[in-house]
Amino acid sequence: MLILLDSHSGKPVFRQILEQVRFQVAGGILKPGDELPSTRQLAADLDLNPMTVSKAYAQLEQEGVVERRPGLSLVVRAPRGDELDARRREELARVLGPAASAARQLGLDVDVALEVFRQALARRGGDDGKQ
Amino acid sequence: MLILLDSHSGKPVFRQILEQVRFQVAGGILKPGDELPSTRQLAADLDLNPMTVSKAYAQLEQEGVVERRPGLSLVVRAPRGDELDARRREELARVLGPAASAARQLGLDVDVALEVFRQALARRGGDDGKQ
DNA sequence: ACTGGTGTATATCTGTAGTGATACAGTAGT
DNA sequence: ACTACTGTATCACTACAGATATACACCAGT
Repeated sequence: MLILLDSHSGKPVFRQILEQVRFQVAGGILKPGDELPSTRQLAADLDLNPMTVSKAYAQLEQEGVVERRPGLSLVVRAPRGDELDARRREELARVLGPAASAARQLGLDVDVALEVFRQALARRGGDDGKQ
Repeated sequence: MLILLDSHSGKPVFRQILEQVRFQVAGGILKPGDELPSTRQLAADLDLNPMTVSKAYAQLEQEGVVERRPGLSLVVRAPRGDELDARRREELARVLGPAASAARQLGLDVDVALEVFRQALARRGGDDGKQ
């Protein structure tokens, strides 16, 4: 599993892990049944304290993205059917929420906002979603 | 001018002021030419330190929502035609860029993405983008 | 010049989110 | 039982954002 930490992104590390795993699962990069590295393993790789990883993992489990097997490491949970698509929407909505409230505060019309988003979707660019 | 502070909303006070003024201007409750109360005045009303208000006002001025007259208090700025609207779109596009690439990476259809955004716009709530 | 307004630069205090060190508990394999 | 893993509860540390206290500079009216 590949996790890239951007140390000067301002985002807390555990959240970066959280989001990247969530995103990779939603996007199909991590498939149901795939194992996640142990907390200590990932912590060592990223040069972090295991607790930091543990907190991210704990929340992932709580969200149902990942499942705990008895004595073993975490595995990506198999979503049933439409659940995967729902999760993708959810993931997108998460990123879109701030934009929506920004649009409201700017007093922009719904149609205008949608049009701006349509253009953004059409525009192909290297921005990978991390501010 | 009416500002309501929600002390247990978790949002910092200066941001609440900022957003409410921005919103009232965008929504036409505050019209171009309207005066804002002085920093000390508003601070007294809300039982705050003037500096807190000052910081909100400073950012409002920087955003061009409000204008400083020589020796007097702040007044709501008259938007110059489409220039302001263009700036708003630009601002929104900036926030929307990452979301667009996220949608692409998640493999979501353009129509689905737009629908998700429409829902986000409809959903009323104080999410201001700080997770 | 004096008084009562205005705004804010600077430095300081404080609450808290994020991180880490430590120690404890469980499981698998030998 | 022992070893080598696993995860995490608890507490302590740190850094930073937000709020404040203080002090200064400006302007208008008398």
